[in-house]
Amino acid sequence: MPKIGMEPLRRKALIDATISAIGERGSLNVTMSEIADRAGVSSALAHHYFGPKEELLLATMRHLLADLGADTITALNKAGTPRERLSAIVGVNFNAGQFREETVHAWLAFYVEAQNSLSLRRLLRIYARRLHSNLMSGLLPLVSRDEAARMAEAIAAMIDGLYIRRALRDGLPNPLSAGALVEDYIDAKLAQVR
Amino acid sequence: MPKIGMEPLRRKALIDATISAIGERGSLNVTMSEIADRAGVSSALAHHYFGPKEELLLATMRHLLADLGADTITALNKAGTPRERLSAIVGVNFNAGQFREETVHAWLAFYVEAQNSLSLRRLLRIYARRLHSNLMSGLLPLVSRDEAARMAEAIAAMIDGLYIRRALRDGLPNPLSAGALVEDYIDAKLAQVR
DNA sequence: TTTTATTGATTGACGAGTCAATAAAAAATA
DNA sequence: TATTTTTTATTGACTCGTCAATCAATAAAA
Repeated sequence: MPKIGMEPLRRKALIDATISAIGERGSLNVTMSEIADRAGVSSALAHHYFGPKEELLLATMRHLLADLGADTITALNKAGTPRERLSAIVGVNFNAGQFREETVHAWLAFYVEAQNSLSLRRLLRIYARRLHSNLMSGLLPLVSRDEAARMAEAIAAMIDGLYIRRALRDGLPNPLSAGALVEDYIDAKLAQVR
Repeated sequence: MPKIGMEPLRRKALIDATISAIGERGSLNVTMSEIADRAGVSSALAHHYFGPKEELLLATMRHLLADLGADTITALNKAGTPRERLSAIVGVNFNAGQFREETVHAWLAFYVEAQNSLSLRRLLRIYARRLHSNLMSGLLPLVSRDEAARMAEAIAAMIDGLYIRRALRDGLPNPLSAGALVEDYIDAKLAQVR
């Protein structure tokens, strides 16, 4: 009963299934069969559309990255002042969509896998650079170039760290709001530098 | 040519080999044979001393944790003031021994694996709690309880984030000194709160 | 002779990737 | 319009490799 034009649907379903499978297992240790099952197709079909497993993982990572990018653009467009730009960036990273447990797990898993995969590392580099330059666009009007670079690095690290901690949530006493912590850092620094 | 009393030596060698193998691969995707090879023994011997693979990984994690704990105690003993305690804690996490690339890779890999392993998760929780309480011991004399909790959480997140970024070092423009970023945060907050 | 150290060989499971076969839609041809 | 052909969708069955874990066998020390 093959219906025509299934390819885009299947690709999307497989990528979604990949995210949810990784989110549940908590690591990239998911089999093609498991992913295919979740998408309601055979593993052979997954290979048919994506070839080797790494291609599917890459496509999934690209999807995550594109989502984050789109959210960021939307948020930045609503921001007027530089300070608002900073809040917009922080907000995007901790909004309900991005900070979902399965998404967070997927990011973390990809970070580790990037150690073995050049293409994955490249993708993450793009993300890191984009975040950095977005942060700089908000910071440069407010502080010196040196200070901006330092703050951008610190904010990025804090975001990554909060993602990790979210993934391991049960180790943390009181789950203070993650975004507020970053905002608090920004305020403290801006007050200090004047 | 069996010499007696090899057990402790072999255990140590296998744990060291595990750290270096994970550090090189960048993930827990290392085989028992690979680890055993590095330790100069057969994989059968590794199983003989540690049983299933997870036991070896747990022992390795415990070793890392014990190292960090010992370093922390030493550093804290040299610290007089609360502010010095904070610097001591930060310093330990970024000193040459702990911030070695292979160690950082191992930590990151274990974080991900913790998603699948209850015992591993338990170990990481111990680490998180210890870090938190150490930070609080430095912060409480300086700021309110609420503020201390917030700062402890932020500092811990920053440390975790800087570890991630160190593991993916090639994505980052200028590798500012990681410890200095955390110190800078602490200074800014203490200045703000007065 | 019992205990400790050690390994080569083997087993068994699991999982990625391939392939030939099936079937329906679409296009081409008669 | 009726048919043949090509393209797209789909899977079950199979291959091949890898790897954790076991075990029986060997040998030296106690």
